[in-house]
Amino acid sequence: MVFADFLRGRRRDLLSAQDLEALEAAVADVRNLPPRKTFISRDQNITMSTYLIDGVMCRYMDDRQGERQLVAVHVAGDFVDLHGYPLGHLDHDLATLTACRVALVPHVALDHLVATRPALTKLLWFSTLLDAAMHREWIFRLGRLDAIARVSHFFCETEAKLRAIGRSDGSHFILPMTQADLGEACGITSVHMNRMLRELKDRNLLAMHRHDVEIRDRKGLARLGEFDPAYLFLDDQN
Amino acid sequence: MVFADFLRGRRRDLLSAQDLEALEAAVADVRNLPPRKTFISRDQNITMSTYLIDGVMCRYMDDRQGERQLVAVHVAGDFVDLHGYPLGHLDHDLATLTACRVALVPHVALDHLVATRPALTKLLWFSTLLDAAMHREWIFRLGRLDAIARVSHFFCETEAKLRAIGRSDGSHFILPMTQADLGEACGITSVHMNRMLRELKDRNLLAMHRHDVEIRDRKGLARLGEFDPAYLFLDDQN
DNA sequence: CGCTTGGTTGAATTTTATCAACTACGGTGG
DNA sequence: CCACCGTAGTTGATAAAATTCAACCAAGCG
Repeated sequence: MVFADFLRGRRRDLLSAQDLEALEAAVADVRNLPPRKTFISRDQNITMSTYLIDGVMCRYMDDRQGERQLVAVHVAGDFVDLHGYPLGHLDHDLATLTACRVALVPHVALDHLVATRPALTKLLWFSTLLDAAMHREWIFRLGRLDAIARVSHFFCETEAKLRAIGRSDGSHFILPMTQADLGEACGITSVHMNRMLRELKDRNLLAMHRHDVEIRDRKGLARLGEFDPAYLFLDDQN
Repeated sequence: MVFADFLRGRRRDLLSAQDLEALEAAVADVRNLPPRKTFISRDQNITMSTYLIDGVMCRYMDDRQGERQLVAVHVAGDFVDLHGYPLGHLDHDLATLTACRVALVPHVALDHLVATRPALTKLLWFSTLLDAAMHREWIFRLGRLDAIARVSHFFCETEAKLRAIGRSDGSHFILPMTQADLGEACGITSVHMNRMLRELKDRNLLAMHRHDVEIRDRKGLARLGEFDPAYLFLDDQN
């Protein structure tokens, strides 16, 4: 069962048993990837899409000096580059953060699904638009929030996503990102990220040791980060 | 002919005559909207999607103090909130900048198209993912570029989009946005936007009077803004 | 043990926001 | 026709936020 976490916590009930079966049948290959490895580069032609079974991946773009800007962080259950199917190629790079297990689905198989399974098609489309909704929230975060609020917002989002797939109990989770990675996600330097993390700890909102994140005050963190999970389209989850 | 500019400059040839006809038949209503009016608010349930026939619209989110962050600017030919079809509701507001002419397409009609026209479905999906690609570029812009580069990048993007639909000749176009609007798009204050526009003029890159934009050095502007139009998925256009 | 990576700290500098005036200009009403 | 008004744009001074640079510490690994 490859797609166990697909849309988990998000309209999973709309995925009929037959559609799920068809989706499983579309998988051409399952692969294990090493950590910190770029799996797909921008502009390379792609004929398959990558579904993340387990692990953490990210998508990023480089500026002229080679500095990264993360545009998305992906966890188990994410159809990471399904958007490459209608687009034909990616406009960014895709890399692993941890060791990952991924399933590859050929675009020709997706063509078949689109031609025969409208309900599934709409759900696949939906899943790509979830990413777009998160993109918008990242724009908001970078455009309107200061550093401390950006970091708070990022952790709130990440916690909510992990909780939806059972990888967070609401106050504790593993996030395999360095402070430099976090800075690349939030548009600040790693030095400043370090100071912001300390401030969050001082304010008793959040503490991170290595890759262990402890949310000490979720309400307070959400207030500071102006976080409202509506854009994640989760089934309920307060 | 409502969809004359749809996908213009971008795989328009993949849209068959029959599919186009079916799309035209799906339009339930055509409306004229006044300028500077919020047309759809976040969280309101929507049953139709909005295609922009002519005019300029924007999508935005408010922070807690009510300050706006634009997340997209739309021009003729954009299926502005097609993503609301799979999502069910919007996570942001949609407003006009100028007076606009829009076509409304009921989601039930889209359901019918998805069930019967796979090629059209894929193109509609594609068009929503173009927006996602632009979102990513906006994330990059806000996360990695300083103010002057952000502004340059924004103008490069806008010029390229307008050129694709014949609203720019490469050096001159109309952009009905105030300096405050531009600031809300680029994540800077209107005061700072004013200074950046002056600097662009001083550097002989771009001059804007009222809503008249004159690109004086497109190459230079693109270099400064680290702009590469690949993410716009245009047919050619250097 | 020494090396590398990630994290921490302080000081100086740069960038951008904020605040407060003030100007230019296109309507509108008298 | 002109005075007035509101919006958009402009400018300078000051303050706040974040970067940069340079050093140093700590842990994990060969």
